[in-house]
Amino acid sequence: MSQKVRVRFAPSPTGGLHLGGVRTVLFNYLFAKQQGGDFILRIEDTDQGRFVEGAEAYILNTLKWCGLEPDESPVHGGPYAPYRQSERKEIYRQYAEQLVKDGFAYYAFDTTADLDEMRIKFKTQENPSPQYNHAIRSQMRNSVSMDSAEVSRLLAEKTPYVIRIKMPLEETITFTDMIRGEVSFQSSQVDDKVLLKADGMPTYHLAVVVDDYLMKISHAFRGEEWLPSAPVHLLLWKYLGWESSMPQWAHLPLILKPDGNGKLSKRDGDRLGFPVFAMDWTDPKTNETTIGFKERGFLPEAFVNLLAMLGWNDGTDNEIFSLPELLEKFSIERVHKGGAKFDYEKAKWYNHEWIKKSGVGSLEIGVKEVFQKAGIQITDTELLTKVIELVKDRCTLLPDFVQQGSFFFQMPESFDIAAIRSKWDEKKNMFFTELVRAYELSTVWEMHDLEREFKELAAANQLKPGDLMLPFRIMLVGGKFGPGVFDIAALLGKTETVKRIEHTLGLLQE
RNA sequence: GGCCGGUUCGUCUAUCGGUUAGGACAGCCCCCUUUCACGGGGCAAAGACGGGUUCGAUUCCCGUACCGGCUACCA
Repeated sequence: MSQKVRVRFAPSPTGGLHLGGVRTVLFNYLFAKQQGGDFILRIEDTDQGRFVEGAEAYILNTLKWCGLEPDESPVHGGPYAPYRQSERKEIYRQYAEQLVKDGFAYYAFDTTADLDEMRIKFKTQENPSPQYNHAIRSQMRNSVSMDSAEVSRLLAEKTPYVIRIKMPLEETITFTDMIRGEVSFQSSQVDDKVLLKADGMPTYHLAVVVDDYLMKISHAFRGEEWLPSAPVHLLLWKYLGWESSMPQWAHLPLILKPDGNGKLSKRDGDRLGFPVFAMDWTDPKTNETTIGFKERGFLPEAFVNLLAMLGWNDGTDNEIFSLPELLEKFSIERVHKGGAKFDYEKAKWYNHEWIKKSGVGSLEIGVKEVFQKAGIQITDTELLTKVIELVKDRCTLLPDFVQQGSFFFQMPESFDIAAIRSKWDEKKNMFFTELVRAYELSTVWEMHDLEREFKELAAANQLKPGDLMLPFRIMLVGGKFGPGVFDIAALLGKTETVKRIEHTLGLLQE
């Protein structure tokens, strides 16, 4: 029986697509593609019954940026459409009803107030959060505790109800997780989870099982936080009579807060000053925008790389992997069991490595964008190419290119005159005046010649080149940064170099 | 509280019972560079604890501790 590998990711857009989500997609994708299978994107596009505007496009855009395009999705379509949960609503009810009919689930008419009351009533020191389970269901208003006439009457009166799974009393539920090995649960410890809500929408528990079955999913990867509800899903596969086609499970380790403990959340990013979303995410409810890795100036290659290393490695010292390399090297067996704390410094290191590694061509678009955002229009593409080549090794994030290279495209907005004024004297003034004259006479405008002329002239004036470098740098770029001074002068060209020396000489006269 | 999962330098991790426990990030020092970086070299830094099994345990088993997840008509 060789069934085609089909893995799926079914994000909820409630909180944007964060690191953990994209990593799940990445591992799904790698596994599927390695097996020659398909990666399916299904979208839980509802937030407690409400459609989340823009969420779908956002998720698709993110995956596109990362290079992880699905084979089937709400926009790509596919043989098992629709791929949007809100459009599949009608499908779920029949299965929930079937479960009731077969005695594996029941109607529950309890109101929110009833549930609150129950939780207060049964709350004890030893049991701070009582569950709606085998012990309690007989005391609640449901089709197990009430006689059938009463149930029929309530149903006929259109009393709101939910459908809950009826967990068996004493049963050991065991399954093999691809990452963790054998995991087992006692059914008595699991509560009667709601499968179908009063508004007719399924909960994740029902939807994921029904959809995975209908879409012929062969492998299901999700975060470790789902492990406790695995027994519910396992039982559902069994009760629905689909046990033989149940997917293989893999529960991925969590991505944790860098400081303290706990799952990484959006709040941590805000608090510690780093992104947790792949791309800018605007919360539709609060209209607040949270910055993404893309907008912070990360390369998608670096982002994918760092995500892959958060929970996996190939057993060697290699830490830099491109998507094609990951496709070749990735193995689910080497995915870690334990959660990993996210380290933003290390994340930036990956980006730096990728900027250094990337060719000028692949950097060009991103760099241009970053300049544009800073209000600098690039018209001279040839110059841009040279600038990127010259400064890329010193850029960690894309916006660093602005700091490192904006002065090639426009006159610096300010000159740090204060840094040189205290040591400025007539001799230096003379030197630079002569330098202008010498440079104007230059026939070749090349880095080494410029440096040689500069040093010869310094010697002639009995000045140490070291004392002249900083002033020269500030004249050209405005401050104490940028590549080698003569590299800058060479690239700037004769006219501009001379112009800037004369301009600052003027400023120093004031 | 219960259930489930996890535990190697500060952080991410390597190790398929025998290693001076390796690498990377961060930190510190030196070199290179007459800026800042890049680069090169170096230092410091780890097997939670207690029992087994074994000639030998970081590695296998049990217990404890600690951390995390779940415990919603959220996913």
